[in-house]
Amino acid sequence: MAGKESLKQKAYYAIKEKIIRCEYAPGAMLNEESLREELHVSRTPIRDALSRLEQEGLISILPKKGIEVSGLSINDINLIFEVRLLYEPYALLKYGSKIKDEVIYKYYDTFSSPAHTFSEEEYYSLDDTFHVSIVEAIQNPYLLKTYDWIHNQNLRFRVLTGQFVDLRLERTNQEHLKIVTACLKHNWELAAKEMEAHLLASKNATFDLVLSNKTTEM
Amino acid sequence: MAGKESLKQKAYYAIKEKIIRCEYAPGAMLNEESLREELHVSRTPIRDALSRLEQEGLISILPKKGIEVSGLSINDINLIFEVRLLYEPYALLKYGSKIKDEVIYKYYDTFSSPAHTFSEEEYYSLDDTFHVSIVEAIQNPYLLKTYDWIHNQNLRFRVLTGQFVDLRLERTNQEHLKIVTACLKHNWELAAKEMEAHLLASKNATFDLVLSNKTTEM
DNA sequence: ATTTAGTCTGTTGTATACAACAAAAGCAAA
DNA sequence: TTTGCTTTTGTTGTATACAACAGACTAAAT
Repeated sequence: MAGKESLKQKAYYAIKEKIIRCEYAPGAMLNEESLREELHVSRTPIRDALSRLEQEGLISILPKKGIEVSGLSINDINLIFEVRLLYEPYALLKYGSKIKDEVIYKYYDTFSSPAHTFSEEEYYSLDDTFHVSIVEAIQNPYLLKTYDWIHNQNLRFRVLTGQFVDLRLERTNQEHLKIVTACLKHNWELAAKEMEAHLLASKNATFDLVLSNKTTEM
Repeated sequence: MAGKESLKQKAYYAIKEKIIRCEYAPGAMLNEESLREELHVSRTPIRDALSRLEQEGLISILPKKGIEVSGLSINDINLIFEVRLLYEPYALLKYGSKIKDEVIYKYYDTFSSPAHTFSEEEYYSLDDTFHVSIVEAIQNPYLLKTYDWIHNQNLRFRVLTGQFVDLRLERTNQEHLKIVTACLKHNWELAAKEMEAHLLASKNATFDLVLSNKTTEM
């Protein structure tokens, strides 16, 4: 992390990181003063960062009251997966041919191995970059920005439900392999269809995880 | 406009309005000092507003250089209509039944009359609220926020190309009527299809307008 | 015990002074 | 004329003091 970036950027990333890691829990109240002490900067860059985070829906600034870390409800799962179900099959269908073959081959190799070849942390990271690299093929900044937000929300859910409890890893891996195989054949309609099935299964799994998890008071 | 809203909100809406009306032209450079004088407030609310506008893609803050009003290029038309083509048919297909019948009837009445019943300004306003009310049926804040941005960009194009030169009004009106008629029959697949056709025609018309307009140096 | 007026405390909103830096302008030397 | 250095100017970044306000708390009156 170069010392080049401005304090407002540092503050932004620091606070965002803590929200995503649920160090600042959903629903928690913050205030500028405590953040100022924690990050050792003045209020100005803090306020810049908070303004940006509010735009992204991670916090709500309540005048004269404080700063509320946005809650996560069951319905947010619906909202997140609605966006994913709209974007990701579309990306494959319309922009699949823009994805470089070497990238596809890389993921084919990866998902050909059993999921337990990787640590769960590694696999989540692979999962992320796989989906992101598909959506990035769209190259539409409006759509990408929205996707980035829901990506953050998805991460919060993952942390909140306990990151390492997904028993679906091998299944997920198979679904990934189906998608990539269709991509290799440049059969984008099939790829989009497999993606849709994968997302629906993933959505249901997320629901199950959240509902079975007592730590999440919503 | 109540005096209740904070200065940062007033600054945000004031600057946004001027950007959309191209009073601050695409590509123009601004600075905090001139905005401060123009709005008669200090830099703090100005900076809050600018931070928000940067998030929405209307400006770029260039450190130590100034504030650049985002340009509008031909490609932005593609980006805007890509989002509209993705969202609006989807809204009808999946959430058409959530639109209240009385709203549909209202638009049926409106679009049954010839477009020249209204002033062009009035018709643009009707057009806007028609499309917005369809997308709002989705009730997904992530998608709605994205739609709001591209809506602003669309308005800038309209202003830039000369607001009152659309010769397609009667055609547009007929396309609107086709969409609403399908809605009345609760035939959402047809409505989505008509919407797609309408958006494609509208996109082409926008292209023609921009390309034929000498005032837009891009 | 209950209400009510008033004070106090904590919070964000706002204004402004100063710092840091980049780019332009000026100027001298080759 | 060109080149390279120095100075100046203009801009946003940062820190901080003060204002405004909402809500909690206290204490007195009924």
